[in-house]
Amino acid sequence: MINIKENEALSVLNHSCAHLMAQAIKHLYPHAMFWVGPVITEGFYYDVDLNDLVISEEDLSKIEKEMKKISKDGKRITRQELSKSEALEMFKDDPYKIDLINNMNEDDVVISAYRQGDFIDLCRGPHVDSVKELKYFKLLKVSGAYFKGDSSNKMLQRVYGICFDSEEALNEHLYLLEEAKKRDHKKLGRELGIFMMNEFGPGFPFFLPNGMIIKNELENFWYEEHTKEGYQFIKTPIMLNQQLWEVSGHWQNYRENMYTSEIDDNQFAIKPMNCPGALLVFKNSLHSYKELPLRVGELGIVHRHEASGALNGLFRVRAFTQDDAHIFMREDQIESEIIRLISFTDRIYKIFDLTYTIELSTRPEKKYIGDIAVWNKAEAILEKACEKAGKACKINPGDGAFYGPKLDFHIKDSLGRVWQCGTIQLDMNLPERFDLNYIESDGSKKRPIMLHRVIYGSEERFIGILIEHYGGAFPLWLAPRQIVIIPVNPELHSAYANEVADVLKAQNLRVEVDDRNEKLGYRIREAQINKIPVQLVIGDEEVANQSVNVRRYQQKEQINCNISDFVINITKERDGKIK
RNA sequence: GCCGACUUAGCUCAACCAGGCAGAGCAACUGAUUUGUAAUCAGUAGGUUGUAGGUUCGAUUCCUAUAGUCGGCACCA
Repeated sequence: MINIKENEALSVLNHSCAHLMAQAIKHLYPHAMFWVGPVITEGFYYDVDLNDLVISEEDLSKIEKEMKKISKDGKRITRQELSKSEALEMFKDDPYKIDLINNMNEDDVVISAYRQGDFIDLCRGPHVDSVKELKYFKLLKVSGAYFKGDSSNKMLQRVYGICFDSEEALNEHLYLLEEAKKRDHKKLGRELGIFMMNEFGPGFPFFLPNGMIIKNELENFWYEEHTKEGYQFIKTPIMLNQQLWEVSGHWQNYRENMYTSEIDDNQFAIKPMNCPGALLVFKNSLHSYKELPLRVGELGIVHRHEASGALNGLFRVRAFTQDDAHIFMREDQIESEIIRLISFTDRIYKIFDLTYTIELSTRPEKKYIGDIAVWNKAEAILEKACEKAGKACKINPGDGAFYGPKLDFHIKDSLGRVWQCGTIQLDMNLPERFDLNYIESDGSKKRPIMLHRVIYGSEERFIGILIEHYGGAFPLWLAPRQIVIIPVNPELHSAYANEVADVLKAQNLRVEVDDRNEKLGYRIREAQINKIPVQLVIGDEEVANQSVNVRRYQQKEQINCNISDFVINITKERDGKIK
């Protein structure tokens, strides 16, 4: 899908279209006042204050109509330069514009505004020459948006739209939006029996048998790969005493989002993170400098009371499994460990054919703990590690956690949305709070460096992303239903079909025989709808030759294959995790 | 949490605007058909219209509340 923001010509077009929309809204709602109307990846929006009046989706066509009318009228868009006092005078009745003008950079002695017919708005520009050029647009949705993005402020109405330079491009975009809807993991999750939601547990997904196969495959793969990387594994309790959360600081910071329960007069909390458990495990025994780095993994289920409006299928849930690990190490091991982690993460994402970008989030301006010198050093190490691992990394200033800087891995899903999955976080807080020590070579006690990291992030969300990424057509190793055998005539060919099934089941392949009394075409269609990657058709010819006729999902041609060759190829595909 | 929309059979949707017997396709089930690469035919069953109130002779339809879902906003240790 096209990124409007990255295309200069389309950016200008969309920005001008935002003004055109504002003009149309002003015509229809004369009391409307406007905040800002920027270009975004998928078009533009404008924040409007209509004072209790509501624009609903149904009104969008009305606004579009007015926009077309203005566009046809073909007024020129002209730039006008104003001094601050002129600007304040011109917009004296509009508190939003006054706010904008007063907050403008001191250097901006000249304030520019753009006029088109009866509409004028403050704007840096540039714009297209005439509203005539704005022809191929579509208003997409309306929503509320807080003034200045602050939830304590008034809520304005945000109207979204998109504009192109040709009708074909617009139609193409709208078509892609429709196509993307078909991949929605909520839709496919239901159709393919992967997961369900129920109103008795909002935000708490139920995994269905097919979903459990995917989840288990992901976990098995995770354990295998982490074992190769020298990880050990633990499982810590779901629920722990409140005092522990006070030590970790979660009670003070996230109490509102934690689920609690009283047990024998003591307050307990369900874990929102796995780290305190891992720290208790570390403290359970003495550690020598020789054991470090100690890599401790845990597929841990955490619960967080997310705001009701934030819930979204598997993408945002209230209970999820983190593929967590905590690494305890000496200071001299940080860089090599992080380089190792970056390439490890890269290796995992490559298996899924997922593209990603890395961001380095640095020390927050105010809310941080520890020494600035230590922060600077830690940030430099992370950046250098990225460089040495050969990965570009974008700096995200001030976006680090209060306890340390982090590297975030951002994965792009099929709708172009970006999800932070992997993260590598240095923690300068918890080792101190929990008084962690290891014994140095000279016998002295030393504080280890601690690192949190995840690769999938949340298994639930990762599965959601994979469903959309593959459009439900999983590679063989992940496919809940791998092979269906279809005897042409169930009465004549079922015996041989079952024989073949037994051979494949012996290889731990997930096989089923569809011997229902339905036409072959019907059963093929069912297999296709269920996105079963391998369909084996068996009839007289196959029985005679002791072969199978292999039909693949999304591949019309079939090939004939003897059974032993088929077994070799198919297990190779599965075990190689070939796409 | 905030703004808006939505909620009818397992699924996708109709009837709602303007109150008057809740309907279709797919799926399910039964029977016939014995099948060569995306839908064989016929029949049967399936509903307290999310929930709780209200208005009305009468509510799927109008009103109120509430829950859930979706699209955004805010949040995301």
